[in-house]
Amino acid sequence: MSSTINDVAKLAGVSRQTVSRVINNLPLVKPETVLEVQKAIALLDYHPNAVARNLAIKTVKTVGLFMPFDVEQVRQNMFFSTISATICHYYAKQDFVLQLFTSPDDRNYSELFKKLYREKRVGGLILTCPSVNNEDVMELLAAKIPFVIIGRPGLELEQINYVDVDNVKAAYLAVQRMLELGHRKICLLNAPSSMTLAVDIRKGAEEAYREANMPIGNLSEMHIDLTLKSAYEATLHVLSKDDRPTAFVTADDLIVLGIKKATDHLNLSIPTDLSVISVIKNGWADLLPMPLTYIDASFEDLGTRSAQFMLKTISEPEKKHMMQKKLKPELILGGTCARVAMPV
Amino acid sequence: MSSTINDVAKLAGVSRQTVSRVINNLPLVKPETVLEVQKAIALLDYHPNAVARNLAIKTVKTVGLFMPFDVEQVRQNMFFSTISATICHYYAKQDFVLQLFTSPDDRNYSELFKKLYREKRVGGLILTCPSVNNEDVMELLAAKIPFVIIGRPGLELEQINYVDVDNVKAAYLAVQRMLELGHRKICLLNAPSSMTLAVDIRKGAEEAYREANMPIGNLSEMHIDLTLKSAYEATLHVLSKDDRPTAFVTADDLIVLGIKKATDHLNLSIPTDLSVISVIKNGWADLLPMPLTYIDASFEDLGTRSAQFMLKTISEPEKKHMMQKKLKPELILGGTCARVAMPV
DNA sequence: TTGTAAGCGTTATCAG
DNA sequence: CTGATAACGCTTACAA
Repeated sequence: MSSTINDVAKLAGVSRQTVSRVINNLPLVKPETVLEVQKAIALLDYHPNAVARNLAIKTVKTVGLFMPFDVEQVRQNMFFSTISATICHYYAKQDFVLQLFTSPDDRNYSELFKKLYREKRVGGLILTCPSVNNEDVMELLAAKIPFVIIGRPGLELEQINYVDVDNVKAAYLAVQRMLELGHRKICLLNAPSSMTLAVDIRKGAEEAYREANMPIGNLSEMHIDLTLKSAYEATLHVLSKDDRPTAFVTADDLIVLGIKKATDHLNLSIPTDLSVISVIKNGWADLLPMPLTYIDASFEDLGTRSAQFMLKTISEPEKKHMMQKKLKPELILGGTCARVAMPV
Repeated sequence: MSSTINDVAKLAGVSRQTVSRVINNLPLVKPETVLEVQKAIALLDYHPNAVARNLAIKTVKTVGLFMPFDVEQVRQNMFFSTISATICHYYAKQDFVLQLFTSPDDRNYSELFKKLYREKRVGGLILTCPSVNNEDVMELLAAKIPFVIIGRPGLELEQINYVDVDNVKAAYLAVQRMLELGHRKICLLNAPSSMTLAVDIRKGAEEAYREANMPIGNLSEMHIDLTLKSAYEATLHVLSKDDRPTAFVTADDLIVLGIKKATDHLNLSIPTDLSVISVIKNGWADLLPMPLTYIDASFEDLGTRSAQFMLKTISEPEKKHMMQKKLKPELILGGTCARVAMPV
């Protein structure tokens, strides 16, 4: 058996309360006593039992990260890796810890979350969209479970905490750039319509058209799965039409790979025949032969901020913590965009 | 505050021991009493406190998954996602839980592991190669910390538990196939030499040459980072030589993408001018225009088996659990291999 | 500055 | 079958 606080106390010739004070760096302990205790701790190779501590302080320094995970949805994986690794790194310095959860077979998420929280397995949750729907969120709120969403929640309530990239702005920047370059017929290869991301991208694109006083009828849109295959097929379909668009704005850089595959097949070239900007860059773009023009936002920030928020929320439950943050994205010029050949 | 076992006991009019029996499905409880207790549990929305339980049973049903993580090493990410998601899925059905750890800044892994275990934050560890070196492993063994390695450990000791793909066999299959197709000059685009994977691939390749009675001098090898860039550069370098190989055997399918990029650049085509087989398929191959010929092994199995092993080890600490498993890989024919144009 | 006593919410032991 | 009573290892009053 490993040694306990009692063993240390006995060896150091003090009470266990004094040992507790020392390991928690509380003041009011005579320096000599501290040394004595530390010596005993080192001698016994004592490590405070986190389980017992959690029971005593009635706090669980564990954050659950929930991500809907489907091996086929490769884009998610990139996001998944980045977010989880970032949170891990952040918590490594604190004594918090990350627990991973992916979609169970049944979809009753809020029940699962409530169970985890009630059983004191997690002190709070970081949820990624679209792992939760509005009812789940309402249930979590009702159950007073601390949580934060990465992404924009479907509901606009001030009690709902989240961090997201300002995707409206991102799409606005992308489309604005295309319009500046003389493109008029722009096609949005957008995320599945169930995602708030898709709604935001549409909104930003429309804003850009409106601001430029362009007829919004020229803006076309397709909702596709975030997979190479559906991007490829969608591109072939769109480009086979008579009045094909001269520019694509995509929800993800994996889609750009699909577009590239399609243009290669059709003997078209980027950016000469077709301009492309991606609203999100997940890492796929490195596989392109040319640098991608895209809208940059820090996913690391998403992870760090959510991790920090949960840490504060759990550590200081008496305070009301709030966060409704939209990170500002930025246009990064690459080589997949060009002035339109013949402006309409 | 949420309700405790005492509240349930009081409401059901029994002792808390009886409640404990009911929630743990122990026999020797009168059916009527069970019903009474269950009613109380439902009424109070009672959830047993896992922290208190762990303290009482002195067992931590938490497994730490440690992966060295570097955003640049993209290959790892694919592996990372697959393994962690698989383990999560497996544990979701049990009441075990996965805690994620990625490389901290300092490299003193065994210290970290010992701390986590002593502090009862984890009941055991799943380690992925090459997150640990031989000294770390010896320290874990000495400290009697339950752990299992995904990958082949550098040391051959029967106390060290692991699951791995039989990469010797995998490389053997790949090279054997190339030899059958008439290739003689084969180049191994191998993993970094620090990885046991690299050693195994080399070994399997040599076995295939030996068995075919081919001069091993025709087998060349390069150790490269598992990144697109280094694969691209290595390929350009290898193909610029006078007696260029007619076939590549790679440690990963991301490397194949690098080869493809290089052959595109050199106006060579796969498989006409160059045959390629990958010893590992992580998911990148979907981005190729043709199906990849590769050696298949189930990463899901790696995750499930290690998860299961740790579960048993933690749940039944009295027994000695052992696992030294090498999964058998299999050749999957795709379109990146052809009979050599002019056999030497 | 230090020690004592009383929890935290379970499970284990042993008697009934 | 059921119920006291004592752990489990730590923290938090409160007392000295």
